[in-house]
Amino acid sequence: MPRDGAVNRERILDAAEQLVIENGFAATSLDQVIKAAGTSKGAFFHHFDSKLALARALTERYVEGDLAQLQAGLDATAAIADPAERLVEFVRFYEDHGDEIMSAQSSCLYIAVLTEQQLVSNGTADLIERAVTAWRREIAVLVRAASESLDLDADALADHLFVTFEGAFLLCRTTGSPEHMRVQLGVFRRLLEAALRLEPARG
Amino acid sequence: MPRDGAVNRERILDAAEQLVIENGFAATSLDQVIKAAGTSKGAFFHHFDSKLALARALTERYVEGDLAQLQAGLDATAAIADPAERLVEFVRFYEDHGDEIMSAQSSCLYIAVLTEQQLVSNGTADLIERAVTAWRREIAVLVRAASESLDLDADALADHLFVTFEGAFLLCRTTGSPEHMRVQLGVFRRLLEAALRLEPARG
DNA sequence: TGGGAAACAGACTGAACGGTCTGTTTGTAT
DNA sequence: ATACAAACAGACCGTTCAGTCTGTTTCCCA
Repeated sequence: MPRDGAVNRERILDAAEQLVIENGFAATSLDQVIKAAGTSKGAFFHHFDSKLALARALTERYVEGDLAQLQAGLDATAAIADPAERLVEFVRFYEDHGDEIMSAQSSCLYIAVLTEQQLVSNGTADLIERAVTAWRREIAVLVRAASESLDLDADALADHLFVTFEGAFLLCRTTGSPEHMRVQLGVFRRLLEAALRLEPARG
Repeated sequence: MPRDGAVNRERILDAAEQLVIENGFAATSLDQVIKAAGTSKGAFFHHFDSKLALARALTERYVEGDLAQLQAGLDATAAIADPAERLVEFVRFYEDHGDEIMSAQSSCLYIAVLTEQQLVSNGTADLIERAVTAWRREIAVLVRAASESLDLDADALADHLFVTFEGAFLLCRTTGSPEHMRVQLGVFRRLLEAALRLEPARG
């Protein structure tokens, strides 16, 4: 086997991810990606069949990181015995990381992908759906444990974290202020606390 | 004065809005827009200086409609005396319209615009910011009237409606199911009700 | 009724795009 | 040492893009 191509492949993905999140997929040319990655057209098409294949690979890798974030939140709160408290602290985990999330990326790759129908119908959106489903499944478990009589569908409430994430990303882009991520996650957490505290005969 | 060009201009905007919301701005070519609008290149560049100018005009018109929606919600709840109840019913107004919002458009133009840095830095995002600010200002008034001692920043809570709207649009695109809009607005409304009911010494 | 400007039509242009092709380098197994 | 395939470089190609240019139609007003 010749030199390790995986290194260059990752460099291409790194450059592409940043450019796509910043400018969108269609607005990012392969020449831009190649230049930013410091490589060549030959190298690019050795690793990816087409530009659409790049989008797929990009999203696959991003989903992996996203699911790792989900696991990180679950792990960080695994020791909390009270289910309602764990759910709140789970949300607070991301609230506490809100500022560093926004300093690491100015937006979310999902938004760039979902914006373009060619990517949605291409199957790239299916990868995102699997990530959303994983978040929903795990959080719904926490919700059901926290309250059996909540006046809210557990799945819908679970989805609201994704909704808050993505909505906050867009709000940050709109105003140019990254603090909305932390603030909006905080809004969700406090609303959640109020709903849980209303539960009959708790504590 | 010759024939009324405003009609054709609107047709171009209609076609462009649909295509841009569906496919993104950079992924939409002028030839597509022209064909969908049933007009010509000459007509297009008679009405718009450039493709970026189209984005600006598109966003301007969309913001107008957005602000009309804001006003519709305010008007529909203007007669409700109790401030907390009015705030809740204000959110429910959009919840009730969730399904028709999603049948009229598969996503939001704001998302397509905010995805591309060329549009954000171009000043088009400023138009969106003005819309967001208007929503925030009006809703914050309702929030402050509804509760003077809420454990939440009124502006941040007001922003959460925009966050829920945009996040729900993306969730709908991810799963292909339009009902998330109504459902997520419902989640926000119920969480809001819980937070308001917790307020000390209310009814 | 004819002059003029707004409103349009569509062929055309140069640049940029995604993708291909030919050739070279690199590491490894024999 | 050599054979060989993976890894890469970059010139090249056909197409599509945003934008231009020339000419025609429409309608009001004098």
